[in-house]
Amino acid sequence: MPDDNFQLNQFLPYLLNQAAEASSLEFQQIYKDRYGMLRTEWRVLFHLGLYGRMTASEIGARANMHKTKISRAVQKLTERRFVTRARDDADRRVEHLALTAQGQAAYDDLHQVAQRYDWDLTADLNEAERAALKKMLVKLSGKRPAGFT
Amino acid sequence: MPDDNFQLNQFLPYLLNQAAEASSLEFQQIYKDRYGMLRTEWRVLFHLGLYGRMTASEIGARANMHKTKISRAVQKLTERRFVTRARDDADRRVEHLALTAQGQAAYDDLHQVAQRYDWDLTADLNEAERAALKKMLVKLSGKRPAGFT
DNA sequence: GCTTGTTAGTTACAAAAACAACTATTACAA
DNA sequence: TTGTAATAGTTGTTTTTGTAACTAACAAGC
Repeated sequence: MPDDNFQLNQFLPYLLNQAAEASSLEFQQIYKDRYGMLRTEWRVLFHLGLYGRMTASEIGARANMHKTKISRAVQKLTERRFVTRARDDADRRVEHLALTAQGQAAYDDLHQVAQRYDWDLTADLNEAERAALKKMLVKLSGKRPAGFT
Repeated sequence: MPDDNFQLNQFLPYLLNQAAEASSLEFQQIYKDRYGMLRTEWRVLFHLGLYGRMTASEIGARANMHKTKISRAVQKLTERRFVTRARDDADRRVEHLALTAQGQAAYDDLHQVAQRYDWDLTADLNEAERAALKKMLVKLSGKRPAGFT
């Protein structure tokens, strides 16, 4: 049953927000300072870097990002020559997005930073704990509590 | 050492954000629908409900919220008669904030919902896991990874 | 062929957040 | 005192986000 002396830092959505904000801060600073990117732009960059050529919709589906966010992020990224767009021959509504050499370089750099950063964040956890934490978070990411629609 | 095949859903800040967003969605809908509140307003309400009379700065310190956010949240909450402000006699810069009866009622209601909601979110964890998760999140909330300043 | 509906992506406008500059009050030191 | 710095909170302006309406291209039924 629910805990009777409820506190704000026992409320998962609140806790997750706090942890997310705190843990993003320094990383955010890095991609902002080095490449002038916003969170949306960083995310698009990483999706292209990790999964290769994709369309905006595919990124949206994977990242749970609204298409307008992606549209604007892609616009900025193409303006700054990190990303190229190519119309699909068969279906001309579709655009295939891919990293330029410059985009790839930025991705490689930030990828390294992220990896190291992630490691440092969880430095005091052992392998099992780290894995357990991430697994729970993945589960929570896809979940809606029952009975609250 | 850092994991070599890095994926986006192994990057903690990203994961935390996804989990936070997903897990907040339905709850957000509730306080928005029932009381027309924003996240900032909900947070102020909960701080007052949980810890009693406080000043804006105290809330800011606890919640890691910028003072302008709080100022505007308090303004809305007083307009809607959820909160009252009272100048401090000794130091007239300071305002003491407190819930009205109506504010208390809203808090009581949402508090119940939150408790239940939180429980449902973690329904498939046992007590130990639930506690471990929250403990890790609290730790992450206060933490900045070393070497990234 | 022509409707009607759907999908990919963009654009325009409104809501919210971030950031900087401001007022009012207190503290404190010369 | 009085001048300088600090603190509590507000206001104004710029960015970013959210939402809805839009264009263009395709699909399917008739």
